[in-house]
Amino acid sequence: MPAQAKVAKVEASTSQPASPPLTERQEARRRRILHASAQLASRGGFDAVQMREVAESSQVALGTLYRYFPSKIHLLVATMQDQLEHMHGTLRKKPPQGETAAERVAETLMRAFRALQREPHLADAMVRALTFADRSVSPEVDQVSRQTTVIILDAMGLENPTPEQLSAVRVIEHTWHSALITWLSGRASIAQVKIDIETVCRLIDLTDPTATGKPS
Amino acid sequence: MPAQAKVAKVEASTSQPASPPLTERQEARRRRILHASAQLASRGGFDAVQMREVAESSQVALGTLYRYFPSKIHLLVATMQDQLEHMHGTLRKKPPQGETAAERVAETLMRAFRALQREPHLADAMVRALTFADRSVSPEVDQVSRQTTVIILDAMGLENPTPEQLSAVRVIEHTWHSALITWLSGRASIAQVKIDIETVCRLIDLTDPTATGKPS
DNA sequence: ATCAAGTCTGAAACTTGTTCTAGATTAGCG
DNA sequence: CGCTAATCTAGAACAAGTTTCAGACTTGAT
Repeated sequence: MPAQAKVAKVEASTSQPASPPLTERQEARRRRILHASAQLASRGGFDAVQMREVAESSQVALGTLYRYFPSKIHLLVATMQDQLEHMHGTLRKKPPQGETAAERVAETLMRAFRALQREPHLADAMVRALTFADRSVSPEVDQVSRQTTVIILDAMGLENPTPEQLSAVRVIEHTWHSALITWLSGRASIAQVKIDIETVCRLIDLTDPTATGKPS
Repeated sequence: MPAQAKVAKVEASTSQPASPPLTERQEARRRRILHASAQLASRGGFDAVQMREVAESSQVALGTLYRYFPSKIHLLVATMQDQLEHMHGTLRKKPPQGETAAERVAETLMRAFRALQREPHLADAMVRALTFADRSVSPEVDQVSRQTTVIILDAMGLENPTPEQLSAVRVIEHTWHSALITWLSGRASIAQVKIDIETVCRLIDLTDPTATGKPS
């Protein structure tokens, strides 16, 4: 186990309030916890992430784990934030090829989807936590949502989205989450998820102010 | 998860396999349970639906409760089925007024949304259960999904939807569920939910084979 | 180096979903 | 009616998330 965290100071690359700055050892603990969480999740999904096991795996007392992440849901949402950052970096490297914004967004989401397919259990744990989260986790869930929005807007290649476009993006995110859930719970095939994503992405063209009603 | 009793599954008015027919007392027990579930949920949402309390409220032993509904999630999803049937009946009575299919669907969903607003805690419990459900609840969740589809197709006034239209309907359902969640967890306003629903409903016009690209 | 405040640890306790058991009731049938 | 299998009941027991607590360890400032 690589238990080495060098950790520059500073908080995550994305804007975060960051309450009290963490010491180096604390940052290391935090990383160990997130790593253990992702690892256990990869093995057996949501249920396999047991707080006692996470604590043991990351060599931290149970109470400490709860000091860092006030609930299992918080922990998994944080794990998702972590993975999303990763993915955003990866996606940035090879921008999508599509002609239209709709195609590029669909391509990006399908790429993300394929990444999730490689670790379906991990995906299960993260997505279930995300949708199960109650108000007490709103800030964290919102952060995930913002990050997703950024990824989609990136794929669209937009600087100044109109309110209409933002609504379309929200709808795309809704579809993305919900389609993921139906796939994870075995109620929809991969092909169906693909179709749904492509379908919803058509909304983008519909709200594109530069194109004047392009018939399909 | 092991163990499955050969329990009863009831036949809702809508098509269902329905294992063994229930006796009258059993049917009554089942109703008491669902009633208690909805009542507790209305009070305090998902967390307030505690299996021991449901059992007590419905005058049934805990073991019996589990024989009827193999988990809390099953119970809440069944509660949702129940409420949905109710709502479908109500909606049928006053069909939506809109000119276009998109308008009628949006109107119908907003009407449903307002009904949920009247019992936000109940909505919370049902929707959280629905999205948290794992594979073991797939049949039941699927049933809810089918029922929702029927409601939407009803509003569209369609007999023979094309595959494209079915996909649009699925996307609308995705948006509906997910928007509901963001509202329930306080991350989106009612106004925003309305906008998102109206936005996604535009997909319907986009897939309407009888209209040839009506610009808004 | 020292002290106060804040953190971390290990362990036990508490909560609520779920399972199990032994005995009472009920339903269907001859 | 009387029997047998299925169902129901009360209650204990178990599992995993969460809380709590006393004591050991770190940290930051003096």
